[in-house]
Amino acid sequence: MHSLEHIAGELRKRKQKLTPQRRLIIEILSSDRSHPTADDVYSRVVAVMPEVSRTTVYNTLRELVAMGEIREVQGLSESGVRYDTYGAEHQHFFCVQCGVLEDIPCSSSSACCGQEGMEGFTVLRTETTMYGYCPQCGEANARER
Amino acid sequence: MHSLEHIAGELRKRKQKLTPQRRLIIEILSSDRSHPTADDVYSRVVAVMPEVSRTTVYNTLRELVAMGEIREVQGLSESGVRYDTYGAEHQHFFCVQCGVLEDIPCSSSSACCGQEGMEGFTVLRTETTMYGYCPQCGEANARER
DNA sequence: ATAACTGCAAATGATTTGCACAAGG
DNA sequence: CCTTGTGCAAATCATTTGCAGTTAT
Repeated sequence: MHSLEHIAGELRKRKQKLTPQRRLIIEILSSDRSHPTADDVYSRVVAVMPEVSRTTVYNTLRELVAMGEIREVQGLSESGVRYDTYGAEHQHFFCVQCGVLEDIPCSSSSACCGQEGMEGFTVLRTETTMYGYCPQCGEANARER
Repeated sequence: MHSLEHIAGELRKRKQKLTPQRRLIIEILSSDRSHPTADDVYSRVVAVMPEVSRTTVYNTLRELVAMGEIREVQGLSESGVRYDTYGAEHQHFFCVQCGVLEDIPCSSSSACCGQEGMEGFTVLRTETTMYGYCPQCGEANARER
């Protein structure tokens, strides 16, 4: 996602306000690459501004998605949607053991972006998620045996 | 997914029963490549056996997922998880206009399965979904302009 | 000033669960 | 028989919504 200043400008263009709540949520998100759930964000927000409501967190997340600043990642957590704050095009690696979700830059993997054989279809974007064991869990499993 | 006979055998192994409800749900699913939601399946079931409950449909879908006969596809429908009945390894194409979800055999596209640059990770499987316009919607859009 | 925002409480909606009765093997 | 399955109603839980009071611009 972009810097707070950039997002502040975007909000202004849209006649939306930069409230203290929104500023805090944006600040928290921009230093969070862990793909938090709405409730994870809420917890971090409340630790600083205890009176903020879940509604405001949900509202702000929804707006940031609409602005294209963050993306939803579905189907990886029992406890709701996770949010992706990484700007560049990338894929995901999800560890089925510890639940960590890693951003994999396209250049790091060949699983990206090809679309031969798709005649007739207009492909706007491709999302790829790889499932398996992250290095830490893989090593831990090897040690156990 | 496998044939009714095969699944019946698997159920037997697991000491599970082949009830009329399950038989009907399996029959409906095996001829459905539309990636229906639980409620879509329920509607089709009720049209034949009006007394079947949603609970039974949900239970059976969950069991079939556990058996590896069908797969959940998340994040494509506002109205819940969709179910994938296609056995072979494949990718998905989702039409952002009409909501159709097409199975794309791996051999039809190069967006599949590569995993160079993933040293340290153990990749068990890769899921790729392409988003865009299906041929029908693409043509309809072209005609409008 | 005033349109946008916040926070509360209630609503929503997909899915799950508890439980008494039914039925497949 | 007796274990597993069914169907109902109630519970769950993430997310949304209605609304009255608040605030950024």
